[in-house]
Amino acid sequence: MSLKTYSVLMDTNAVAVAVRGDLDDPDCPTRQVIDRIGDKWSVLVILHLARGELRFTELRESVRGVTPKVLTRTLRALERDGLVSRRVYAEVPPRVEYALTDLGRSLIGPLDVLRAWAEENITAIARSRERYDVA
Amino acid sequence: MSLKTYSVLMDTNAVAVAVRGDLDDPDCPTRQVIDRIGDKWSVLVILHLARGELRFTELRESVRGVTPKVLTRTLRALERDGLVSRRVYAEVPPRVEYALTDLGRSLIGPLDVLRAWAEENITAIARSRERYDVA
DNA sequence: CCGTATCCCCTTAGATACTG
DNA sequence: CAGTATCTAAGGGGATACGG
Repeated sequence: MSLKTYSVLMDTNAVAVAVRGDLDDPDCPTRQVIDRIGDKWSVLVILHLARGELRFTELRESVRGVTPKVLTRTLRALERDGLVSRRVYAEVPPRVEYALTDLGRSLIGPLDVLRAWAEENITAIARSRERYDVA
Repeated sequence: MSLKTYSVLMDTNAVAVAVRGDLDDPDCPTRQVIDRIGDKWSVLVILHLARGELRFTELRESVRGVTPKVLTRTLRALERDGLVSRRVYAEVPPRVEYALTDLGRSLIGPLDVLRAWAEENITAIARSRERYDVA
């Protein structure tokens, strides 16, 4: 098991300086990535595949609520970006295994940072929403 | 200047175990957060405000391409979630200052982790897309 | 200056049915 | 089993104009 550490400068100006400049470019990497994984199912699929290979139907059942059409589109997009691999076995009935690539696995860490932040702060957000909505 | 470190277990199983369980809940924190900052402008606004307070028109000009209606909606949503504060000064002409709250500032780190991943891997993604599209 | 009000488009996604 | 086809609905986002 490997432990990876993300070190982030929290100084506001430092972050700002690091971040500025290309942000207004529509092709800036951050915007592209947010655009891609910001949809409804991509992150969910990635985190489910973090457990290991899954077949189409297994994914459809474990990622609850997704329809086959949308799941297919999500998987194709992830495959196109090189985050997910798709292996078809010439059998009857057909078998298709989906798995994270190395690139896909490298996203788990950053997503987990976001997940940790979300879990730590979701109650604060919820309380803020209540306060806002009554007013 | 403070330095904050994010330590993430990269072992696939460990991450998976940590992540599973509530993911299928539509109200799971991670899904809620992705839903909120996954739109087109929120992350951009947050990172611009990381530099410091900005007025409405300043934001509109620095976040290029956003229309006033959409910017307003984005800011209202961020304010509702407690990530951004809105201060109105009773002056003529009116002055409204937007700034990150403590909660909002605490998001900069995680977003910066994502930004770093994006910049490190965007070329790999682009190459993957080309390979996929010719085939 | 700081927004609202309209109108329109387009994408995303859900429901349902069907096929190699 | 692993998808595709078709239809529809919802809303996010853009353009433009106007108001306190």
